[in-house]
Amino acid sequence: MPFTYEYPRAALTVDCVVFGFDEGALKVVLIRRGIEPFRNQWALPGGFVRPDEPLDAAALRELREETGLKEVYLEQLYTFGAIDRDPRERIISVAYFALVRRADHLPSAATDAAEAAWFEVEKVPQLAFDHGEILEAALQRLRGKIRWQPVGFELLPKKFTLSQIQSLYEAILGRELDKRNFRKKLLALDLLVPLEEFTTAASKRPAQLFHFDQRKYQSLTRKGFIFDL
Amino acid sequence: MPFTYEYPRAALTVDCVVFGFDEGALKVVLIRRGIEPFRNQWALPGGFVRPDEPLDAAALRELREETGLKEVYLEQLYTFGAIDRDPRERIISVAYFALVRRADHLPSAATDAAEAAWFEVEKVPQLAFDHGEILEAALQRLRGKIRWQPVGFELLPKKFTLSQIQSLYEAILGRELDKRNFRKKLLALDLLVPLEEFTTAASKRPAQLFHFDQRKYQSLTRKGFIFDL
DNA sequence: TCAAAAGTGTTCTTGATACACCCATGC
DNA sequence: GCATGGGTGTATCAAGAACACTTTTGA
Repeated sequence: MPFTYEYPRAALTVDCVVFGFDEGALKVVLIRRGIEPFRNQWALPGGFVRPDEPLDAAALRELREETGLKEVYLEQLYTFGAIDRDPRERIISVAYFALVRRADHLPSAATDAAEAAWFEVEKVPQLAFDHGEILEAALQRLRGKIRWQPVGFELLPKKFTLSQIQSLYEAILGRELDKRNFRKKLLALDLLVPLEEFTTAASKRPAQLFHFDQRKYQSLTRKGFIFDL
Repeated sequence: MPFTYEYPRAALTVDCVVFGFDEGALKVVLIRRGIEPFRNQWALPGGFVRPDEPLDAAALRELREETGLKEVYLEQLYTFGAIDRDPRERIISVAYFALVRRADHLPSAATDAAEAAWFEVEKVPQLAFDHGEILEAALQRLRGKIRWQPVGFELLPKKFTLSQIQSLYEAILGRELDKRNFRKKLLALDLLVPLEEFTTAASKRPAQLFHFDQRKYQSLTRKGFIFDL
């Protein structure tokens, strides 16, 4: 590995797949591109990494600039580097996978994104670049992940009902789950704290609210506990 | 995302964590660096990605150049981009995770690697750059992965005994497994084909040889089957 | 004949699945 | 009083865990 590095260097970007959950459906943030290439097409939020900026920080910055979102769960997904994935020149993209609460809070477009919006994952249009492939990879990651790590809670309000979380799991896994079995298993983990609060809602019986005990989960994790739903 | 990209660009490398299995121990390939920085220290094989080269191809090429290894199972692991991970300048590294058969076949050093050798993962010395962290990530990936995907077979000869694969799982998972239960579960998958061949070995009872039925596995996978050990 | 690893079944315990009715509320 | 979603327990079945002795070979 001599340090005489004579090649032209590839440009480096980050792209974010931001998931949200609202009205019983899993959603993803897309931006409509304001510039060429793929002008006016929908794409994932993202942009160039600055030379003095950690990758994660770049992802968070782009998210905030393009959609106004912050306070997200963020994790690196995969790096896409096919030589012709960008028609202009070679661009390497480190893709991130993000989860936010309150998908109802509509993202606001900014900078070079003309518009930002939530789409149901089942209904995303054709995407720019290889972003369709990136989204697919993120979905697979999410589906695999919610069973072994308590990331689903990142998509719900801090206080949620058991029905909400079940509906979340059903939307992500794409199949119905048995209500009694789901609750039994979830409560047996002993990681949900029932609050002294109930939903006060529309024309039906109030539901118990819970929150997820992150501290307890982390302490159990250190002892080798593995979340499994 | 304006295309006026005014920043200096980070350099891009690939680094490979190559696992092998031999004498009941999980091993990893390290090279002794021939140049600064970290001259004479042990590091992961790797090097710069060429501008017209896919990332996977770069990983394979570096592996071959630095260690002579080919015919490996290769998969992208994670991208490391801390701003000071290389003392010279900012370098982004896409780390790969590789599995090879016959860890007894000693890798041969070449190009700018002064020397290449297998180390037991339990006994690796201090590594250059952030390669210790990369190795740790690869180990976690491997441990998680062998339970849900039949990658363990990539570390064994094409023909192997049940004891060999059990010893492999024990080495990777770091705990002993019950012989009868392990065999029962493994054979119940119906993916191992018993050969009409036995080990002809040192002072003990000959053992049945098997091979893994890759074709059958792939066909089952398409039907939704999930390997689980 | 001894040492060393190969090979082989059953019992018990645990977790997964399937399944149906009453409750509290707002309209 | 009715429509809507909230809440609860048991019986069956499948998979995981625990466990010890006999066989084959080469030295």
